[in-house]
Amino acid sequence: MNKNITMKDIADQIGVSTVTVSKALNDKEGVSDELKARIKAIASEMGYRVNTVARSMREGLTYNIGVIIPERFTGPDQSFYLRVYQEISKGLEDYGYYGILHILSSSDEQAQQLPRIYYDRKVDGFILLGQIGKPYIEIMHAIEPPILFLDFYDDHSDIDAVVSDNFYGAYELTNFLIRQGHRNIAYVGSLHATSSIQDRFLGYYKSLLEHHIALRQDWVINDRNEHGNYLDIEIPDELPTAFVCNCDQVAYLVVQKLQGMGYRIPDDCSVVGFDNDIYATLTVPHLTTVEVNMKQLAQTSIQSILSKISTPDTKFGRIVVKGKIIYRSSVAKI
Amino acid sequence: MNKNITMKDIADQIGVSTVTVSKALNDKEGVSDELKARIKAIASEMGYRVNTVARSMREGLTYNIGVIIPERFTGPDQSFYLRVYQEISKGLEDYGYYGILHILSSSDEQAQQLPRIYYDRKVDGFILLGQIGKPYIEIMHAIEPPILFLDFYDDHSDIDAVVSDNFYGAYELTNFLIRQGHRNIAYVGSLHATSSIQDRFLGYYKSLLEHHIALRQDWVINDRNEHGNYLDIEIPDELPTAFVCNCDQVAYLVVQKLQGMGYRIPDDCSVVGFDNDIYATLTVPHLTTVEVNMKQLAQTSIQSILSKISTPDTKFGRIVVKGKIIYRSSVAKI
DNA sequence: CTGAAAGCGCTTACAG
DNA sequence: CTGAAAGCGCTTACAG
Repeated sequence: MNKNITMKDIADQIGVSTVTVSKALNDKEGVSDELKARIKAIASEMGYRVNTVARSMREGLTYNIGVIIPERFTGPDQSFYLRVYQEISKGLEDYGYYGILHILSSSDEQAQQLPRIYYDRKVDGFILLGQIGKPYIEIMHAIEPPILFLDFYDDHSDIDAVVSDNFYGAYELTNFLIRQGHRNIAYVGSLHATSSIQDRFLGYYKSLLEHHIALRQDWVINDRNEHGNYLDIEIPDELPTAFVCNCDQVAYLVVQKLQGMGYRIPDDCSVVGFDNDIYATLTVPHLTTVEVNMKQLAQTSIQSILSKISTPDTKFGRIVVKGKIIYRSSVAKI
Repeated sequence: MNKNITMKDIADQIGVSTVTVSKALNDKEGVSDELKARIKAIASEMGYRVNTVARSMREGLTYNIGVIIPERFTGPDQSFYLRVYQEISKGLEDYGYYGILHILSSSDEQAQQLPRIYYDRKVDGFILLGQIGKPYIEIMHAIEPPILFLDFYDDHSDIDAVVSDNFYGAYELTNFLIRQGHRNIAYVGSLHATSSIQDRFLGYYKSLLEHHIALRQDWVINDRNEHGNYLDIEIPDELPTAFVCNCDQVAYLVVQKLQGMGYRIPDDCSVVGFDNDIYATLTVPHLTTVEVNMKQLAQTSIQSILSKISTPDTKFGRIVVKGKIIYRSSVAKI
């Protein structure tokens, strides 16, 4: 079926020039409506498909966006970022763009090796999905194509970022616990691991402050080491009545741990998560959590990176996408 | 940093022609070693990056592969295909290729609407990941770029396919159950839903036949409707001693259901799954299952589609990738 | 070993 | 309203 029909073939067929065909097919001015219609009809009849490569060369744009995800966020039990990528990829199509995924291996990250899509000039811009090492940020910052951080940020550089509202999400979730009568509330998450964990912690802390509840360092519990690998979570000797976990997966682990120790959730202890991912409903009882608006995260990123491509000096700073609390049965009123 | 350095810039810098630069950078014959080294040094110094778009236009290749996944396989609790895509995408880079993901919406599938990457000539070939409707297969079959089915096949068309060894996997798993003393073994999976479910069923059936165990129709249990949506699984009145489930997620549901009815797994009833995905270890007890060799599935697909691109009439037929049984604690000896 | 010429398929700026 | 010319950056086939 229709091997390699070009504008020239259509032009020859009707006896016009390729210029006219190009104008007609792209709805540009300067072709009579009648001729335009005829060209379009013939094009479709001949099974014409644009050669976007030729267009790309002419315009100096690839119509591709590179989406970079550090390998450590793509383990068998973490599909959130892959899903975000999926949304981005789907959303980009509406703009005639495509998303090319690059999983950044830990060794490349260490060695500050830029992805092949960069050296191949395969993309017009990059979305970095997930916290990445500082040195790597620096080299990405130095390259020419525009870049955007997604789901994290770094204050020492002036790169635009799209993040979900970790701070207010955790703040409101903690407020909710307090309204349910809790005052002994722990936070689970290693504060130096990612900016998300840090911001969620600060939201939790703000809620405590507003309610004049003292922060207890022994109730701020590490969940992962500096490589991002999960630790065995240590339940404090003096049990709080509620745990604010920095993500659903960790909430799932906390619930398992507590149940293993004989506690009933939420009767003996309440647990909340963050993300509303698969772990929220795998946990029994299902978790009260914060739903990140993934579609909007994707849409906002797409619009930001595309406008940075079309208008190189565009700056957005940090764009925050709101989440919402999903109420389920992991919290008891006391 | 280095905006748009071209071969011409390098050529001008040294005072040679672009032809020589091209030959040097691509390690082609016809440049003295000395000059080649000098050109490479200058290129790297100037921060030269190839313009693959120009190369693509010249060669008529995009160096992209389209990976199409039907939307219904990408729900929040199904990440298997996304992971396969990730493997493919990673593996393609070693060949200078990239994978462009296209999620085929159910409406496009219905309307037999080909993906935009097709009309945009964005890819040199397609990998169809996951069972797709017959009419859609027909239209994909009719297009010019080579296509490959991954993880399913269709015998009425002559399209190459890479599949995991569903038949022998289920066969060996059932043999194992029988060796553990089971003779009352049910199969869970809707036989007309996908070729995988069908083949796994036939492997199970072959094992029964070999052991002279009669197939009981009431022990072949539906798990999904014709749209692929999960049904509430009906546990038969007369309980078998073991369930062979067509995938881990369904095994997880079966275990939940049985436990909800008061049965202990594996003491009262054994359950096995297939895939060794996240559900295998989320299920308590962890599932004995068949691990699909995802990396090899990806590698084989990559090699197949690339050789179909370079040698258009290459045919492979159906390539089967072996799996292996993972023994865990969901099976009891009786 | 080195380079001038042609061409991949498109689009833009300009001329008629 | 229509088209001839130029050019995007590369590579191949050919000539020297």
